[in-house]
Amino acid sequence: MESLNLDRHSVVPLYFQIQQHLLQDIRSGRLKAGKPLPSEEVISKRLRVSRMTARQALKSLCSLGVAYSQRGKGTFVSEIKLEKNFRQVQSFTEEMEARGSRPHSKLISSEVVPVGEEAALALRLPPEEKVIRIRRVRVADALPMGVETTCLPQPLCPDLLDKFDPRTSLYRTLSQGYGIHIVQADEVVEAGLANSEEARLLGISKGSPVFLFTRTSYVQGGQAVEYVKSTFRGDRYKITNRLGQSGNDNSSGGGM
Amino acid sequence: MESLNLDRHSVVPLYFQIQQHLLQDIRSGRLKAGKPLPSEEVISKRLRVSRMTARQALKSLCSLGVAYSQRGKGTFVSEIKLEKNFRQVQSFTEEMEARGSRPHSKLISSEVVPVGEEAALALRLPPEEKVIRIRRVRVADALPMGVETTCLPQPLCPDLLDKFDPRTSLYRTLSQGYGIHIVQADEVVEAGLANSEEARLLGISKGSPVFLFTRTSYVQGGQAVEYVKSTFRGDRYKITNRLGQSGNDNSSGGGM
DNA sequence: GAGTGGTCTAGACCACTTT
DNA sequence: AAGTGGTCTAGACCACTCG
Repeated sequence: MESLNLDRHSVVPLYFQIQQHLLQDIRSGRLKAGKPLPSEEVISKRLRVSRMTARQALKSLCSLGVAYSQRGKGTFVSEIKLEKNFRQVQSFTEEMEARGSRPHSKLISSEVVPVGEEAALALRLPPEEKVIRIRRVRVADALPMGVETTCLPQPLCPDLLDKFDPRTSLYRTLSQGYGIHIVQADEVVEAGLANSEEARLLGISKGSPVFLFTRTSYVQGGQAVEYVKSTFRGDRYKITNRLGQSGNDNSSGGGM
Repeated sequence: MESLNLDRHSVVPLYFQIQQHLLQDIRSGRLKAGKPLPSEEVISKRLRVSRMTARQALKSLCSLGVAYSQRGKGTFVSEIKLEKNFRQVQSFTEEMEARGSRPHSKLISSEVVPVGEEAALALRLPPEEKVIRIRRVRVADALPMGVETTCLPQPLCPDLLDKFDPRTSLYRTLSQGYGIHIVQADEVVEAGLANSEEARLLGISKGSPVFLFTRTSYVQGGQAVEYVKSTFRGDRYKITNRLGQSGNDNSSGGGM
């Protein structure tokens, strides 16, 4: 903390530089769970930033879930470790890599088809529009985890099926090949039962418990670019979530 | 918005009064999904508050998940209707009331029992400790939604079973009767099948899809005070979640 | 009383989007 | 060019916690 040199002309906001530095102190164990972080006042004076900026750095740590504030007492390092995040947009590939698993995928089908009613609504496309539909079995460490059907508006990435190796990360291809960066998504989770096809593909019995995910993903600016329905094994998949206190301001994050 | 009279001497923060007023406009439909909220500038001038205060009101709506901001464009009403929040610590009662449903509960059993292995681990109790165990069927608008088993360390609230009406909110009793304010929780969600007892209590068939929730709740400071396992109907319960990009600042929330 | 976070002000400059 | 949100400053008063 004493050794932090802020770059006042960087495009990186000051509060973010401070947040990152504190995060490193926490990860490295220099700041231990339950111990107080430097107060707003201290950060403000030591780094010669306004108190509001120091405050923003601390609050951003609170919304990450790695710290919590107590009025009149201070801001403390959170007891719980999880930094992985049910709140972060992540592809299956990113998620599994973050957990230390080796992800890959088996292609079931990939084709250009008319957008269905459901996907048209989610993607806000006219009903005559075409979408690229990719169905894959998602695999982690050689174990089948789920079946996923992705729909993308065809005009957005017309030659995707030529460029994309379906065993790899779709999000990476979209980002690197088309400049499409997914920054937000809405996800609905339901509990259901595997149908015969899903059971066969996943190597489980028909009627086994599964999670049903429905996700609509957006780029900066709010345009919907992806509609995904997936079925994941209930015996191999868990969602974990960190809940924070009530709702005027920040909150925190969990993982799986 | 024009008619809003701020009480500048209230203990209720200005930004919170503004937030509540905007929330009403959204709920009532005066502000529709996808439409812009008043800008920071406009709120600031119209209500004669500083821009930072107007901004805080808008950002608090974003972290509730009912709005989202776009740099250079504005702040818009979120498409998602449900304001309830998968990120907020909320009791079943609070959750249902926020959705406009009438919650109540049917008591199955309440007793003082030795803490089990699982709960001992979660609550960090020695294995010989006793816990108060309360089993209830959770009901919303006369429809059974789930079965819930709550364990609380007995020393924390020794006379709870005398004081607590199990048809009401446990969180409110803990807060008002014992000064126990739950501010954080870790929750695990799994997909499963109803067993015979659950099926009977919930009026569904054995083997129907259900959500299994396991929650450990904490007070300020990190002490675990509650361990809950619950089974909720897959046909009546959904989780919705808004995922944001990585983690500098605020994010938003979904519901069910 | 000293230290802390919570709220608030009245400005400022910037990057971005739209017209 | 005008409007928007994102960041930042340098103050201020308050309520709360703790010694």
